[in-house]
Amino acid sequence: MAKLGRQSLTDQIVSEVRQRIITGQLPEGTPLRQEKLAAELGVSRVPLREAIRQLEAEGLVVTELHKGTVVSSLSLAELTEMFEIRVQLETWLFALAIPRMGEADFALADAVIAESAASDVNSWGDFNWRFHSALYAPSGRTIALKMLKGVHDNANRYVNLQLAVVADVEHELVDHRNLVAFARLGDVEGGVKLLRKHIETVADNLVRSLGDGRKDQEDGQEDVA
Amino acid sequence: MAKLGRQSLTDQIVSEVRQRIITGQLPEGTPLRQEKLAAELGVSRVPLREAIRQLEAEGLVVTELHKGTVVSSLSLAELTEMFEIRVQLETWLFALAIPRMGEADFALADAVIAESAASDVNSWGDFNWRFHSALYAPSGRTIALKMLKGVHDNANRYVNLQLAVVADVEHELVDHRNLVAFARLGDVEGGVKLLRKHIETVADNLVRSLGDGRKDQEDGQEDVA
DNA sequence: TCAGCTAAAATTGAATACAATATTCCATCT
DNA sequence: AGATGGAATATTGTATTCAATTTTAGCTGA
Repeated sequence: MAKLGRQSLTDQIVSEVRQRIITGQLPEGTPLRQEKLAAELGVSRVPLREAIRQLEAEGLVVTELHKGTVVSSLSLAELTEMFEIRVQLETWLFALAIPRMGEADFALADAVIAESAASDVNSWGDFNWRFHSALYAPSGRTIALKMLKGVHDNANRYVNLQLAVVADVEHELVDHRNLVAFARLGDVEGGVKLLRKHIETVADNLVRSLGDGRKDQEDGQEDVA
Repeated sequence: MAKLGRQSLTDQIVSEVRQRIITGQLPEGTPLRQEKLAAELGVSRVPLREAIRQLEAEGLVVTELHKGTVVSSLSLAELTEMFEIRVQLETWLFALAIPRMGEADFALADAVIAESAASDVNSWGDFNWRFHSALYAPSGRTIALKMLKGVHDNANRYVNLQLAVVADVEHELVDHRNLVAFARLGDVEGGVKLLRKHIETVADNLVRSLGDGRKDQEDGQEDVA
Protein backbone atom coordinates (compact mmCIF):
# COMPACT_ATOMS: atom_id res chain seq x y z
CA MET A 1 0.00 0.00 0.00
CA ALA A 2 1.91 3.01 -1.31
CA LYS A 3 2.16 6.12 0.80
CA LEU A 4 0.63 8.71 -1.49
CA GLY A 5 1.86 12.19 -0.71
CA ARG A 6 -1.11 14.06 0.66
CA GLN A 7 -3.40 11.42 1.94
CA SER A 8 -3.83 10.26 5.48
CA LEU A 9 -3.36 6.62 6.38
CA THR A 10 -7.01 6.45 7.26
CA ASP A 11 -8.04 7.59 3.78
CA GLN A 12 -5.73 5.07 2.21
CA ILE A 13 -7.13 2.30 4.34
CA VAL A 14 -10.69 3.31 3.43
CA SER A 15 -9.86 3.06 -0.25
CA GLU A 16 -8.07 -0.25 0.11
CA VAL A 17 -10.73 -1.94 2.19
CA ARG A 18 -13.56 -0.49 0.11
CA GLN A 19 -11.88 -1.88 -3.00
CA ARG A 20 -11.48 -5.28 -1.42
CA ILE A 21 -15.15 -5.34 -0.49
CA ILE A 22 -16.31 -4.14 -3.89
CA THR A 23 -14.16 -6.64 -5.76
CA GLY A 24 -15.23 -9.51 -3.55
CA GLN A 25 -11.88 -10.10 -1.90
CA LEU A 26 -13.66 -9.42 1.34
CA PRO A 27 -16.98 -11.19 0.81
CA GLU A 28 -20.10 -10.25 2.71
CA GLY A 29 -20.14 -11.60 6.22
CA THR A 30 -16.35 -11.59 6.53
CA PRO A 31 -15.27 -10.41 9.98
CA LEU A 32 -12.68 -7.64 9.92
CA ARG A 33 -10.20 -8.62 12.60
CA GLN A 34 -8.56 -5.36 13.54
CA GLU A 35 -5.25 -6.71 14.77
CA LYS A 36 -4.85 -9.00 11.81
CA LEU A 37 -5.94 -6.53 9.18
CA ALA A 38 -3.85 -3.72 10.67
CA ALA A 39 -0.80 -5.98 10.67
CA GLU A 40 -1.48 -6.98 7.09
CA LEU A 41 -1.76 -3.35 6.00
CA GLY A 42 1.28 -2.43 8.05
CA VAL A 43 -0.47 0.16 10.23
CA SER A 44 -1.71 0.43 13.77
CA ARG A 45 -5.31 -0.19 14.71
CA VAL A 46 -6.09 3.48 15.20
CA PRO A 47 -6.36 4.62 11.59
CA LEU A 48 -8.00 1.32 10.76
CA ARG A 49 -10.70 2.00 13.32
CA GLU A 50 -11.24 5.46 11.88
CA ALA A 51 -11.51 3.91 8.43
CA ILE A 52 -14.03 1.41 9.71
CA ARG A 53 -16.19 4.28 10.97
CA GLN A 54 -16.23 5.75 7.55
CA LEU A 55 -16.91 2.48 5.78
CA GLU A 56 -19.73 1.90 8.20
CA ALA A 57 -21.24 5.25 7.27
CA GLU A 58 -21.07 4.09 3.67
CA GLY A 59 -22.97 0.96 4.58
CA LEU A 60 -20.21 -1.38 3.46
CA VAL A 61 -19.56 -2.80 6.92
CA VAL A 62 -21.58 -3.32 10.07
CA THR A 63 -20.16 -2.99 13.58
CA GLU A 64 -21.57 -4.35 16.80
CA LEU A 65 -20.33 -2.92 20.07
CA HIS A 66 -17.56 -5.06 21.55
CA LYS A 67 -18.07 -7.71 18.93
CA GLY A 68 -16.34 -6.20 15.95
CA THR A 69 -17.08 -5.46 12.34
CA VAL A 70 -18.24 -7.61 9.45
CA VAL A 71 -18.65 -6.84 5.79
CA SER A 72 -22.29 -6.00 5.31
CA SER A 73 -24.65 -7.91 3.13
CA LEU A 74 -27.64 -6.67 1.23
CA SER A 75 -30.76 -8.71 0.95
CA LEU A 76 -32.37 -8.98 -2.46
CA ALA A 77 -34.97 -6.53 -1.24
CA GLU A 78 -32.32 -4.04 -0.22
CA LEU A 79 -30.49 -4.46 -3.49
CA THR A 80 -33.75 -3.91 -5.33
CA GLU A 81 -34.40 -0.83 -3.24
CA MET A 82 -31.03 0.58 -4.17
CA PHE A 83 -31.91 0.39 -7.81
CA GLU A 84 -35.25 2.01 -7.07
CA ILE A 85 -33.41 4.85 -5.38
CA ARG A 86 -31.21 5.08 -8.43
CA VAL A 87 -34.27 5.38 -10.64
CA GLN A 88 -35.72 8.16 -8.47
CA LEU A 89 -32.57 10.22 -8.29
CA GLU A 90 -31.01 9.53 -11.66
CA THR A 91 -34.07 10.23 -13.80
CA TRP A 92 -34.38 13.59 -12.03
CA LEU A 93 -30.71 14.39 -12.41
CA PHE A 94 -30.67 13.40 -16.07
CA ALA A 95 -33.73 15.54 -16.77
CA LEU A 96 -31.97 18.50 -15.19
CA ALA A 97 -28.71 17.77 -16.95
CA ILE A 98 -29.86 17.35 -20.55
CA PRO A 99 -30.77 21.01 -21.21
CA ARG A 100 -27.45 22.08 -19.69
CA MET A 101 -25.18 19.75 -21.62
CA GLY A 102 -22.70 20.96 -24.20
CA GLU A 103 -20.32 19.27 -26.59
CA ALA A 104 -17.68 18.84 -23.91
CA ASP A 105 -20.14 16.88 -21.80
CA PHE A 106 -21.10 14.57 -24.67
CA ALA A 107 -17.46 14.06 -25.54
CA LEU A 108 -16.65 13.12 -21.97
CA ALA A 109 -19.47 10.59 -21.81
CA ASP A 110 -18.40 9.17 -25.18
CA ALA A 111 -14.82 8.90 -23.96
CA VAL A 112 -15.86 6.95 -20.90
CA ILE A 113 -17.91 4.62 -23.09
CA ALA A 114 -14.97 4.04 -25.42
CA GLU A 115 -12.65 3.41 -22.54
CA SER A 116 -15.00 1.00 -20.83
CA ALA A 117 -15.65 -0.86 -24.08
CA ALA A 118 -11.91 -1.43 -24.43
CA SER A 119 -11.47 -2.47 -20.88
CA ASP A 120 -11.65 -5.44 -18.59
CA VAL A 121 -15.05 -6.62 -17.38
CA ASN A 122 -13.79 -6.38 -13.81
CA SER A 123 -13.53 -2.62 -14.16
CA TRP A 124 -17.12 -2.28 -15.24
CA GLY A 125 -18.40 -0.96 -11.92
CA ASP A 126 -15.95 1.94 -11.94
CA PHE A 127 -16.60 2.82 -15.55
CA ASN A 128 -20.34 2.57 -15.08
CA TRP A 129 -20.19 5.13 -12.28
CA ARG A 130 -17.93 7.35 -14.29
CA PHE A 131 -20.34 7.24 -17.19
CA HIS A 132 -23.43 7.94 -15.16
CA SER A 133 -21.82 10.71 -13.16
CA ALA A 134 -20.58 12.33 -16.37
CA LEU A 135 -24.14 12.21 -17.62
CA TYR A 136 -25.58 13.91 -14.55
CA ALA A 137 -22.80 16.28 -13.52
CA PRO A 138 -24.13 19.11 -15.71
CA SER A 139 -27.19 19.18 -13.42
CA GLY A 140 -24.99 20.84 -10.80
CA ARG A 141 -26.55 18.78 -8.02
CA THR A 142 -23.40 17.90 -6.09
CA ILE A 143 -25.06 16.56 -2.96
CA ALA A 144 -27.32 14.19 -4.88
CA LEU A 145 -24.34 12.99 -6.92
CA LYS A 146 -22.43 12.25 -3.78
CA MET A 147 -25.32 10.30 -2.30
CA LEU A 148 -25.70 8.46 -5.57
CA LYS A 149 -22.04 7.47 -5.58
CA GLY A 150 -22.57 5.80 -2.24
CA VAL A 151 -25.46 3.83 -3.68
CA HIS A 152 -23.43 2.80 -6.72
CA ASP A 153 -20.45 1.76 -4.61
CA ASN A 154 -22.60 -0.36 -2.37
CA ALA A 155 -24.47 -2.06 -5.18
CA ASN A 156 -21.30 -2.56 -7.21
CA ARG A 157 -20.07 -5.54 -5.29
CA TYR A 158 -23.08 -7.47 -6.46
CA VAL A 159 -22.81 -6.09 -9.97
CA ASN A 160 -19.23 -7.27 -10.01
CA LEU A 161 -20.26 -10.74 -8.89
CA GLN A 162 -22.74 -11.06 -11.70
CA LEU A 163 -20.62 -9.82 -14.54
CA ALA A 164 -19.29 -13.16 -15.58
CA VAL A 165 -22.06 -12.73 -18.10
CA VAL A 166 -20.37 -10.48 -20.65
CA ALA A 167 -23.52 -10.12 -22.69
CA ASP A 168 -24.97 -7.91 -20.00
CA VAL A 169 -22.15 -5.45 -20.36
CA GLU A 170 -22.65 -5.28 -24.10
CA HIS A 171 -26.31 -4.45 -23.63
CA GLU A 172 -25.45 -1.81 -21.07
CA LEU A 173 -22.98 -0.22 -23.47
CA VAL A 174 -25.66 -0.02 -26.14
CA ASP A 175 -27.94 1.68 -23.65
CA HIS A 176 -25.19 4.07 -22.65
CA ARG A 177 -24.62 5.09 -26.25
CA ASN A 178 -28.34 5.64 -26.72
CA LEU A 179 -28.55 7.73 -23.55
CA VAL A 180 -25.90 10.05 -24.93
CA ALA A 181 -27.77 10.17 -28.21
CA PHE A 182 -30.98 11.27 -26.50
CA ALA A 183 -29.04 13.88 -24.57
CA ARG A 184 -27.53 15.21 -27.80
CA LEU A 185 -31.00 15.52 -29.23
CA GLY A 186 -32.11 17.36 -26.15
CA ASP A 187 -34.85 14.77 -25.78
CA VAL A 188 -35.50 14.80 -22.05
CA GLU A 189 -38.55 12.59 -22.15
CA GLY A 190 -36.95 9.96 -24.34
CA GLY A 191 -33.72 10.04 -22.37
CA VAL A 192 -35.41 9.70 -19.03
CA LYS A 193 -37.60 6.88 -20.30
CA LEU A 194 -34.60 4.92 -21.56
CA LEU A 195 -32.64 5.59 -18.39
CA ARG A 196 -35.47 4.27 -16.26
CA LYS A 197 -35.76 1.18 -18.39
CA HIS A 198 -31.97 0.76 -18.39
CA ILE A 199 -31.70 0.82 -14.62
CA GLU A 200 -34.72 -1.44 -14.17
CA THR A 201 -33.30 -3.96 -16.63
CA VAL A 202 -29.96 -4.03 -14.87
CA ALA A 203 -31.75 -4.51 -11.58
CA ASP A 204 -33.96 -7.30 -12.90
CA ASN A 205 -31.03 -9.16 -14.42
CA LEU A 206 -28.99 -8.82 -11.28
CA VAL A 207 -31.70 -9.82 -8.89
CA ARG A 208 -32.66 -12.76 -11.06
CA SER A 209 -29.12 -14.04 -11.32
CA LEU A 210 -28.48 -13.57 -7.62
CA GLY A 211 -31.87 -14.86 -6.61
CA ASP A 212 -30.84 -18.47 -7.14
CA GLY A 213 -28.15 -18.28 -4.51
CA ARG A 214 -30.08 -16.30 -1.97
CA LYS A 215 -33.04 -17.88 -0.25
CA ASP A 216 -33.29 -15.22 2.44
CA GLN A 217 -35.59 -13.00 0.45
CA GLU A 218 -37.21 -10.37 2.57
CA ASP A 219 -40.97 -10.28 2.27
CA GLY A 220 -43.37 -7.50 1.54
CA GLN A 221 -41.22 -6.03 -1.16
CA GLU A 222 -42.41 -5.69 -4.72
CA ASP A 223 -40.40 -5.90 -7.88
CA VAL A 224 -39.07 -2.73 -9.37
CA ALA A 225 -42.29 -1.38 -10.79
CA MET B 1 -22.32 13.50 29.34
CA ALA B 2 -23.85 10.40 30.93
CA LYS B 3 -22.35 7.01 30.28
CA LEU B 4 -25.30 5.13 28.80
CA GLY B 5 -24.94 1.41 29.30
CA ARG B 6 -24.53 -0.04 25.84
CA GLN B 7 -23.13 2.76 23.81
CA SER B 8 -19.55 3.42 22.94
CA LEU B 9 -17.97 6.75 23.77
CA THR B 10 -17.64 7.43 20.10
CA ASP B 11 -21.38 7.02 19.55
CA GLN B 12 -22.09 9.31 22.46
CA ILE B 13 -19.74 11.93 21.12
CA VAL B 14 -21.35 11.73 17.68
CA SER B 15 -24.76 12.37 19.21
CA GLU B 16 -23.52 15.23 21.38
CA VAL B 17 -21.61 17.02 18.67
CA ARG B 18 -24.33 16.44 16.09
CA GLN B 19 -26.84 17.96 18.49
CA ARG B 20 -24.64 20.97 19.08
CA ILE B 21 -24.30 21.52 15.36
CA ILE B 22 -28.00 21.09 14.68
CA THR B 23 -29.03 23.42 17.49
CA GLY B 24 -26.52 26.06 16.47
CA GLN B 25 -24.29 25.79 19.51
CA LEU B 26 -21.54 24.97 17.09
CA PRO B 27 -22.24 27.37 14.24
CA GLU B 28 -21.06 26.73 10.71
CA GLY B 29 -17.42 27.51 10.22
CA THR B 30 -16.52 26.77 13.83
CA PRO B 31 -13.23 24.89 14.09
CA LEU B 32 -13.38 21.76 16.21
CA ARG B 33 -10.23 21.85 18.30
CA GLN B 34 -9.65 18.24 19.21
CA GLU B 35 -7.70 18.78 22.42
CA LYS B 36 -10.12 21.37 23.70
CA LEU B 37 -13.29 19.56 22.74
CA ALA B 38 -12.01 16.24 24.07
CA ALA B 39 -11.12 17.90 27.38
CA GLU B 40 -14.54 19.52 27.51
CA LEU B 41 -16.29 16.22 26.89
CA GLY B 42 -14.00 14.45 29.33
CA VAL B 43 -12.63 11.93 26.83
CA SER B 44 -9.42 11.33 24.95
CA ARG B 45 -8.99 12.45 21.38
CA VAL B 46 -9.22 8.95 19.97
CA PRO B 47 -12.97 8.41 20.18
CA LEU B 48 -13.46 12.06 19.26
CA ARG B 49 -11.51 11.51 16.05
CA GLU B 50 -13.60 8.46 15.29
CA ALA B 51 -16.72 10.53 15.88
CA ILE B 52 -15.42 13.22 13.57
CA ARG B 53 -15.04 10.64 10.84
CA GLN B 54 -18.67 9.72 11.20
CA LEU B 55 -19.88 13.30 11.33
CA GLU B 56 -17.86 14.00 8.24
CA ALA B 57 -19.59 11.16 6.44
CA GLU B 58 -22.87 12.80 7.44
CA GLY B 59 -21.73 16.06 5.89
CA LEU B 60 -21.96 18.00 9.15
CA VAL B 61 -18.24 18.74 9.34
CA VAL B 62 -15.40 19.12 6.87
CA THR B 63 -11.84 18.02 7.57
CA GLU B 64 -8.69 19.08 5.82
CA LEU B 65 -5.54 16.97 6.19
CA HIS B 66 -3.32 18.35 8.94
CA LYS B 67 -5.47 21.41 9.31
CA GLY B 68 -8.35 20.08 11.31
CA THR B 69 -12.10 20.06 11.15
CA VAL B 70 -14.70 22.79 10.86
CA VAL B 71 -18.47 22.68 11.06
CA SER B 72 -19.66 22.57 7.48
CA SER B 73 -21.81 25.18 5.88
CA LEU B 74 -24.37 24.82 3.17
CA SER B 75 -24.78 27.41 0.50
CA LEU B 76 -28.29 28.48 -0.39
CA ALA B 77 -27.94 26.39 -3.51
CA GLU B 78 -26.98 23.33 -1.51
CA LEU B 79 -29.80 23.89 0.92
CA THR B 80 -32.20 24.22 -1.98
CA GLU B 81 -30.82 21.04 -3.46
CA MET B 82 -31.45 19.19 -0.25
CA PHE B 83 -35.11 20.08 -0.40
CA GLU B 84 -35.18 19.01 -4.02
CA ILE B 85 -33.76 15.65 -2.98
CA ARG B 86 -36.43 15.48 -0.31
CA VAL B 87 -39.09 16.08 -2.93
CA GLN B 88 -37.73 13.32 -5.16
CA LEU B 89 -37.42 10.72 -2.44
CA GLU B 90 -40.34 11.63 -0.21
CA THR B 91 -43.01 11.81 -2.88
CA TRP B 92 -41.94 8.35 -4.04
CA LEU B 93 -41.89 6.96 -0.51
CA PHE B 94 -45.26 8.48 0.34
CA ALA B 95 -46.81 7.05 -2.83
CA LEU B 96 -45.52 3.61 -1.86
CA ALA B 97 -46.60 4.01 1.73
CA ILE B 98 -50.20 5.16 1.34
CA PRO B 99 -51.64 1.88 0.03
CA ARG B 100 -49.83 0.03 2.80
CA MET B 101 -50.95 2.15 5.73
CA GLY B 102 -53.29 0.92 8.43
CA GLU B 103 -54.95 2.51 11.42
CA ALA B 104 -51.86 2.05 13.55
CA ASP B 105 -49.82 4.08 11.08
CA PHE B 106 -52.36 6.92 11.01
CA ALA B 107 -52.55 6.89 14.80
CA LEU B 108 -48.80 7.12 15.06
CA ALA B 109 -48.62 10.06 12.70
CA ASP B 110 -51.47 11.76 14.54
CA ALA B 111 -49.70 11.19 17.85
CA VAL B 112 -46.52 12.82 16.57
CA ILE B 113 -48.55 15.79 15.34
CA ALA B 114 -50.26 16.18 18.71
CA GLU B 115 -46.98 15.92 20.52
CA SER B 116 -45.25 18.43 18.28
CA ALA B 117 -48.17 20.86 18.52
CA ALA B 118 -47.84 20.82 22.31
CA SER B 119 -44.14 21.19 22.24
CA ASP B 120 -41.41 23.76 22.13
CA VAL B 121 -40.53 25.32 18.79
CA ASN B 122 -36.92 24.31 19.31
CA SER B 123 -37.90 20.67 19.06
CA TRP B 124 -39.57 21.15 15.73
CA GLY B 125 -36.78 19.60 13.66
CA ASP B 126 -36.91 16.36 15.61
CA PHE B 127 -40.69 16.17 15.48
CA ASN B 128 -40.76 17.01 11.82
CA TRP B 129 -38.49 14.08 11.08
CA ARG B 130 -40.49 11.79 13.30
CA PHE B 131 -43.67 12.78 11.51
CA HIS B 132 -42.30 12.33 8.03
CA SER B 133 -40.59 9.06 8.80
CA ALA B 134 -43.80 7.75 10.35
CA LEU B 135 -45.56 8.69 7.13
CA TYR B 136 -43.09 6.83 4.92
CA ALA B 137 -42.10 3.87 7.09
CA PRO B 138 -44.93 1.70 5.76
CA SER B 139 -43.19 1.83 2.38
CA GLY B 140 -40.61 -0.57 3.77
CA ARG B 141 -37.76 1.27 2.07
CA THR B 142 -35.26 1.28 4.90
CA ILE B 143 -32.23 2.42 2.92
CA ALA B 144 -34.00 5.40 1.45
CA LEU B 145 -35.33 6.35 4.89
CA LYS B 146 -31.84 6.24 6.29
CA MET B 147 -30.50 8.44 3.51
CA LEU B 148 -33.41 10.79 3.99
CA LYS B 149 -32.69 11.10 7.70
CA GLY B 150 -29.21 12.32 6.85
CA VAL B 151 -30.70 14.96 4.59
CA HIS B 152 -33.17 16.06 7.28
CA ASP B 153 -30.45 16.23 9.92
CA ASN B 154 -28.22 18.31 7.75
CA ALA B 155 -30.93 20.73 6.71
CA ASN B 156 -32.32 20.96 10.23
CA ARG B 157 -29.70 23.33 11.52
CA TYR B 158 -30.97 25.94 9.11
CA VAL B 159 -34.59 25.07 9.80
CA ASN B 160 -33.85 25.60 13.48
CA LEU B 161 -32.30 28.99 12.78
CA GLN B 162 -35.35 30.18 10.94
CA LEU B 163 -38.01 29.02 13.32
CA ALA B 164 -38.25 32.21 15.26
CA VAL B 165 -41.23 32.65 12.99
CA VAL B 166 -43.82 30.55 14.76
CA ALA B 167 -46.37 31.05 12.03
CA ASP B 168 -44.37 28.76 9.81
CA VAL B 169 -44.73 25.89 12.24
CA GLU B 170 -48.48 26.40 12.39
CA HIS B 171 -48.73 26.18 8.63
CA GLU B 172 -46.60 23.07 8.61
CA LEU B 173 -48.82 21.44 11.20
CA VAL B 174 -51.86 22.12 9.06
CA ASP B 175 -50.11 20.52 6.12
CA HIS B 176 -49.14 17.56 8.27
CA ARG B 177 -52.73 16.99 9.30
CA ASN B 178 -53.88 17.19 5.72
CA LEU B 179 -51.21 14.74 4.61
CA VAL B 180 -52.54 12.21 7.08
CA ALA B 181 -56.05 12.94 5.84
CA PHE B 182 -55.07 12.17 2.25
CA ALA B 183 -53.38 8.98 3.38
CA ARG B 184 -56.52 7.93 5.24
CA LEU B 185 -58.52 8.45 2.09
CA GLY B 186 -56.00 6.39 0.17
CA ASP B 187 -55.60 9.35 -2.16
CA VAL B 188 -52.08 8.85 -3.48
CA GLU B 189 -52.26 11.57 -6.11
CA GLY B 190 -53.67 14.18 -3.72
CA GLY B 191 -51.26 13.23 -0.97
CA VAL B 192 -48.21 13.36 -3.18
CA LYS B 193 -49.29 16.69 -4.65
CA LEU B 194 -49.70 18.24 -1.21
CA LEU B 195 -46.43 16.76 0.01
CA ARG B 196 -44.56 18.23 -2.91
CA LYS B 197 -46.13 21.62 -2.34
CA HIS B 198 -45.47 21.34 1.38
CA ILE B 199 -41.75 20.67 0.97
CA GLU B 200 -41.40 23.34 -1.71
CA THR B 201 -43.12 25.92 0.48
CA VAL B 202 -40.88 25.11 3.43
CA ALA B 203 -37.86 25.39 1.17
CA ASP B 204 -38.99 28.71 -0.31
CA ASN B 205 -39.67 30.22 3.10
CA LEU B 206 -36.38 29.03 4.46
CA VAL B 207 -34.30 30.13 1.53
CA ARG B 208 -36.03 33.49 1.42
CA SER B 209 -35.48 34.16 5.11
CA LEU B 210 -31.89 33.01 4.98
CA GLY B 211 -31.21 34.75 1.70
CA ASP B 212 -30.92 38.15 3.33
CA GLY B 213 -28.01 37.07 5.48
CA ARG B 214 -26.15 35.14 2.84
CA LYS B 215 -24.66 36.98 -0.08
CA ASP B 216 -22.59 34.03 -1.24
CA GLN B 217 -25.24 32.57 -3.46
CA GLU B 218 -23.90 29.99 -5.82
CA ASP B 219 -24.75 30.64 -9.43
CA GLY B 220 -26.35 28.46 -12.04
CA GLN B 221 -28.89 27.06 -9.67
CA GLU B 222 -32.60 27.51 -10.23
CA ASP B 223 -35.33 27.87 -7.68
CA VAL B 224 -37.15 24.77 -6.57
CA ALA B 225 -39.31 24.31 -9.62
C1' DT C 1 6.16 49.82 7.74
C1' DC C 2 6.49 45.56 5.42
C1' DA C 3 8.57 41.22 4.10
C1' DG C 4 11.13 37.25 5.19
C1' DC C 5 13.01 33.98 8.25
C1' DT C 6 13.33 31.18 12.33
C1' DA C 7 12.01 29.16 16.53
C1' DA C 8 8.42 28.08 19.65
C1' DA C 9 3.85 26.69 20.39
C1' DA C 10 -0.29 24.52 18.87
C1' DT C 11 -2.46 20.98 16.59
C1' DT C 12 -3.13 16.82 14.06
C1' DG C 13 -2.01 11.89 12.79
C1' DA C 14 -0.61 7.60 14.35
C1' DA C 15 1.74 4.13 17.53
C1' DT C 16 1.85 1.98 21.90
C1' DA C 17 -0.12 0.71 26.24
C1' DC C 18 -3.84 -0.27 29.21
C1' DA C 19 -8.68 -1.43 30.42
C1' DA C 20 -12.94 -3.72 29.33
C1' DT C 21 -15.57 -7.22 27.05
C1' DA C 22 -16.35 -11.44 24.38
C1' DT C 23 -14.92 -15.94 22.99
C1' DT C 24 -12.68 -20.21 23.54
C1' DC C 25 -10.94 -23.94 26.09
C1' DC C 26 -10.82 -27.12 29.78
C1' DA C 27 -12.37 -29.41 33.88
C1' DT C 28 -16.13 -31.07 36.52
C1' DC C 29 -20.70 -32.66 37.32
C1' DT C 30 -25.08 -34.92 36.07
C1' DA D 1 -22.91 -37.25 26.07
C1' DG D 2 -24.38 -32.74 27.35
C1' DA D 3 -24.45 -28.81 30.51
C1' DT D 4 -22.14 -25.62 33.53
C1' DG D 5 -18.60 -22.83 35.45
C1' DG D 6 -14.19 -20.76 35.58
C1' DA D 7 -9.80 -19.48 33.66
C1' DA D 8 -7.15 -18.25 29.74
C1' DT D 9 -7.00 -16.13 25.43
C1' DA D 10 -8.55 -13.05 21.86
C1' DT D 11 -10.47 -8.90 20.62
C1' DT D 12 -12.32 -4.37 21.01
C1' DG D 13 -12.48 0.40 23.06
C1' DT D 14 -9.96 4.11 24.86
C1' DA D 15 -5.97 6.69 27.11
C1' DT D 16 -1.32 8.17 26.76
C1' DT D 17 2.71 9.12 24.25
C1' DC D 18 5.37 10.19 20.27
C1' DA D 19 6.09 12.01 15.56
C1' DA D 20 4.82 15.15 11.92
C1' DT D 21 2.72 19.31 10.27
C1' DT D 22 0.80 23.87 10.73
C1' DT D 23 0.32 28.21 12.96
C1' DT D 24 1.94 31.90 15.67
C1' DA D 25 5.18 35.06 17.55
C1' DG D 26 9.28 37.53 17.47
C1' DC D 27 13.29 39.33 15.33
C1' DT D 28 15.95 41.34 11.60
C1' DG D 29 16.77 43.88 7.52
C1' DA D 30 15.37 46.87 3.77
